[in-house]
Amino acid sequence: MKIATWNVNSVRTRLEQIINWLTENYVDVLCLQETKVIDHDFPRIAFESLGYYPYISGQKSYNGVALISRQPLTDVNIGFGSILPDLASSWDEQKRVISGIFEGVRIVNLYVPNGSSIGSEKYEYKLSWLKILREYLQTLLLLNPDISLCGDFNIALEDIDINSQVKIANHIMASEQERQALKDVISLGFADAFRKFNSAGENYSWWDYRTAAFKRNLGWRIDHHYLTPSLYERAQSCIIDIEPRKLVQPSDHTPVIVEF
Amino acid sequence: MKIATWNVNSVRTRLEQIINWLTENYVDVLCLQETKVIDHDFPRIAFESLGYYPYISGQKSYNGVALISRQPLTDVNIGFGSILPDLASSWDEQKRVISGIFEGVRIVNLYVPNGSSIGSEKYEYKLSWLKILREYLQTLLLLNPDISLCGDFNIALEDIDINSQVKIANHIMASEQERQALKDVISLGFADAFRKFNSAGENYSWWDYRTAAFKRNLGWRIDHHYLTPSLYERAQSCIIDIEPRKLVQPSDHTPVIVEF
DNA sequence: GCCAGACTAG
DNA sequence: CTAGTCTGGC
Repeated sequence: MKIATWNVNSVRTRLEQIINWLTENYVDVLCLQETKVIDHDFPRIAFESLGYYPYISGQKSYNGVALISRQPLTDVNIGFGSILPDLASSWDEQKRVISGIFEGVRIVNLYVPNGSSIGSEKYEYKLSWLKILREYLQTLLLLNPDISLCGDFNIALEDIDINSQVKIANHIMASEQERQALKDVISLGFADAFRKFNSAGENYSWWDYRTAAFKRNLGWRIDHHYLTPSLYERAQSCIIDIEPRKLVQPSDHTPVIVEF
Repeated sequence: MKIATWNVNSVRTRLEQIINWLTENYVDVLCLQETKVIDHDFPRIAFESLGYYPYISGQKSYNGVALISRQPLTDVNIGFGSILPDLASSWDEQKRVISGIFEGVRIVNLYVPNGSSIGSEKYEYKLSWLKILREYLQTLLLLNPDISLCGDFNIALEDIDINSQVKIANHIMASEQERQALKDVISLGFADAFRKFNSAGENYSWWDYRTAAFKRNLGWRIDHHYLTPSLYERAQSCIIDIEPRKLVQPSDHTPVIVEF
């Protein structure tokens, strides 16, 4: 099974690139983040014409996630609330979570809040959001031990995941609190698929649009696949495809593909 | 002497097209309207690199005029107030007037208010503005009999200057009051350079972005060169260059060039 | 209806 | 730097 995660920074602006990529790169499920469009305006037909089944959760302007699947998914749920019914509904105002089962494996697709700057209101929201995420996954694990968790985490877990130009100390996406919050999540039983195959630095999935960061390879590895034990065992590869980042008018992120 | 007038609808958005046009079309002075940029952010160097001297009067978002000259201009003045010192300074809040002397000829570059719709507050402003303009030119004529007056007048003087699809009766840019106000201005001693050489209809300088107006040649001739008698006598040509309107992401106006 | 700039977010 | 929306002009 092949699963890709890609923050596309607007599914409508990037549609042609996404469709081209899908025709050249067979995957079972493509997990999109930052679709930036309400469900009514999501370009479903473009994906359906290719034989994919889209499952979407979007909003105006910001956030938005989608699962584009080769086969119909079962048990699709949107947001935290469907799994954590006692949760305040405000946690699902931002469309950041979608999930479904493909051939017995629960695919979870996330767009973790960016957090803006350390100590800000958005930073506190990010930390709280990650706590809810832990509860959400804990509950899902009770129902299914095989979870493939992916998305834009907006966190680089280790210093090696960040280009050396960055003053890491107290940088958003690299703070101790953020890393600990993410470690608390993966400690439920997940492992980073990319690091099964590659222990080297200078492997990034996101490059800031500013200051020609891509050309200078000043990136961050913040888009991840986390797998539960048996999936991790089965995993055959996890690669970052930097080609889409080279196109004109690219997303600032590039796809990461896991196969197990 | 060759003078061009061009409402560029943002000098920054159109910069490449303007520079290309200038390299392919030698003019002594290029008169720009709707530069839509404060003086600090005006792209002077692009013009200076081509050997031109820019004289500018701009504001944030709206209006803005500029003279781009092959030679340094003398006696440059901006707004009505420099010539009509008793005038309320509020008349120069909108940046619509710039003028300077090139080889003894005073070049006046205008962006006449559009007027929105007949009877509106903006319509009254347009009519009042044209009255001030008359005073302004009357004063300038005392100092120099040779004036080349051009710009976006937002008025079609005759029915022949308007495509036949338009219901002219009481249309903004074609009302009797607007036409009379402009006639009161040119009666100071100006004549329409374009009509010295061309009495035909279907010659337009502006086509609405909407409804594929350019493709169907549903335009208006609202960008003019008006010349005082001796310049009018000397005038050798006045042509509308529709080529820039054919480009991708064009201005809705196209240059009009007079030579005398 | 089509376009431009300001603003906000990343 | 690059999205989206909003506003305003024509």
